[in-house]
Amino acid sequence: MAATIKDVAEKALVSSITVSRVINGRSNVHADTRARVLAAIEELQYIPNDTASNLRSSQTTMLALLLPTIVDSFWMTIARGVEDEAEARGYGVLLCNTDDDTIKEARYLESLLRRRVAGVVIVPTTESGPQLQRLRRQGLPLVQIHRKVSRVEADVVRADSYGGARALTTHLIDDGARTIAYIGGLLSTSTGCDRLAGHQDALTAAGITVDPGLLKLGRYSEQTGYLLVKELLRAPIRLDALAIGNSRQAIGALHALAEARLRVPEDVAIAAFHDSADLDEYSPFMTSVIQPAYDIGRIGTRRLFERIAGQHTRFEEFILPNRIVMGPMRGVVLA
Amino acid sequence: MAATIKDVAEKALVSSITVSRVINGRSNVHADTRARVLAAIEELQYIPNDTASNLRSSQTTMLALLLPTIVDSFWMTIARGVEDEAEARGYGVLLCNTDDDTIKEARYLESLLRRRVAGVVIVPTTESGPQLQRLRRQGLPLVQIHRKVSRVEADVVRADSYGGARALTTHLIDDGARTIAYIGGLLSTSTGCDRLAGHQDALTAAGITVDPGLLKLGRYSEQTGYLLVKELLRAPIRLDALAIGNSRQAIGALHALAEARLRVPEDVAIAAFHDSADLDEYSPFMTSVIQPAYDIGRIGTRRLFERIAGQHTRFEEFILPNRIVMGPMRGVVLA
DNA sequence: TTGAAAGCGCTAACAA
DNA sequence: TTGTTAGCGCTTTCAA
Repeated sequence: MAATIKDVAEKALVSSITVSRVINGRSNVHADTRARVLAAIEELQYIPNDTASNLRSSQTTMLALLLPTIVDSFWMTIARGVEDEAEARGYGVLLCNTDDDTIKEARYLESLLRRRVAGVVIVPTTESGPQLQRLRRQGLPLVQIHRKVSRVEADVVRADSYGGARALTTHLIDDGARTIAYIGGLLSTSTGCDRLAGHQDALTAAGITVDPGLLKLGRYSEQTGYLLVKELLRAPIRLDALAIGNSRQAIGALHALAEARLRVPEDVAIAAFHDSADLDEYSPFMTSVIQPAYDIGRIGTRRLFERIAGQHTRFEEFILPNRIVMGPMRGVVLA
Repeated sequence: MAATIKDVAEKALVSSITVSRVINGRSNVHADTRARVLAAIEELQYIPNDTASNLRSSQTTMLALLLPTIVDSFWMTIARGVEDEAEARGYGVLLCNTDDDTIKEARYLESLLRRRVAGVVIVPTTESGPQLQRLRRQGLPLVQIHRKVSRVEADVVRADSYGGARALTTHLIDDGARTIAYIGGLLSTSTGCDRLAGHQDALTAAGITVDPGLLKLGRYSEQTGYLLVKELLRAPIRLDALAIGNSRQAIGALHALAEARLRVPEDVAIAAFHDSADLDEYSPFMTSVIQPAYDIGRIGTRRLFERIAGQHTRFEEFILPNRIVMGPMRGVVLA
């Protein structure tokens, strides 16, 4: 049987609470006493039992991170930010891959509640609202990252989707494009809304009328990007450029353009959000919005710790700036 | 205050142990009683406390996964395998990013012992031996994946490094190469040893003498690959081909060749282990060994669960086959 | 099928 | 600076 705090206490001729104080290092313990306790711990190969201390103190040192997928450098860069921040504070991170499936997510959230995790960092799915409200009712600290569902009492840390999209389209306009189609996510996601708005405002600001026929929305998948561009190309329009709200859609779009023998950027210029390394090999041909993935994770987690510590009262939204990487310019820009 | 099992018991007019039996569904409970308990749970919004049940039953439903890095599709594909298997059984996965740093790894292992995780899936670092032996002494079930350190009581699940390396070099020989250099990992890692052996045996089997001057070993990094190839190119040898034991080294090697204005595969053919998506964009130019990352994670975790359940007595090593993707052939192969 | 009693290993609260 | 007492919320053990 493994040694307990009581065994250590007996060997060191002190009470268990003194051993506890030595282990947790919070209270003052006489140097001699401490030395005796440490010796006993060493001799008995004692390993404190966190499950017991968690129960007694009704708190754990575990966070949960819920992500839509894990085999993807964008999400894993976020995870790395979360992990670094948690590890620095001695917290563990439970990795939960939701597959963007509300059922799977709900199953996870239920188990996290039972596990009494200290807090949750989540990229919510579209229908997460009720589940997240339930967590809040149980008093579980929560931070939404990258995406958000409204009416949930939680801080939000995310990239500037609106600004990024606006910059992309503005760049295309500066490059001489006038007929600019937009491929993006559905309006049921917060990123989908923000990016579309950024695109439209860029057009309006440049005095270009928004043509609803040039706005194509769908799931964030390669196939969707492919199909939406196919659809666009069937219309009798001469497209100057494509603004794309997501990496996977961009890859599909590039394939559709290649099939139509349209060159990038000579025939059609492209500007896209870059949220997956899969887009890397195509990047040289386009202007990209690189989102601050690591900081989203790191800052989100830092905020979560502040919540756990009971700081702050108002829930806030932190919008982090993107980095724009210019692609090749097609036209000549007059300064 | 959150409701406890006792509150539920009172409301349902039963004892707490009956509530426990309903929750865990292991023992027989009369249908009427069950219904009353369920109603009380619903009414009180009762959420079982896993920390309490863990303490009492001295077992948790948590696994730990220790990985050398997480922003990388190879490791994350392994993680996905682990996660899928664990989730299916209601277990959580603690994600531990060791950065291949023994100190950080040791810190993690210590915390996992305290947390009383049910088992550990680990990609060990070179110096993990003593730490892992300590875990075993505490009776913690352990599975090593991808790499192994010897003299640790643990199953091992890994790809066939030897066979993969042998296939790579054999392919180069079949393609007409005779002067084949090898770039690979240090012999302090198990993969480094196995891959070098596979390369050498392929040469020997083809009647080619192993030239020690053509074997260059170093860290699994882009820079190392670059420097080792630079070194090779300084020698007055006409190189036919390069067998490379690691993706990052391969990327560095490609850069060195490009600098020397050597074309791939026309001037120098390349065959490499593919263990990172970063190599993707170069893959069309070379023959690659694709390792069964998902299955390494999945099968490793399955084996861990069998250990946790107390099955098996002997520790075994499972060697999974790779998939070889042929690159362009340089010479003409006569059947 | 159900329950009573005990206790898992630790720490909060209070006391000295 | 150190100790005593009690109890966190559950499940084991034994009994009916």
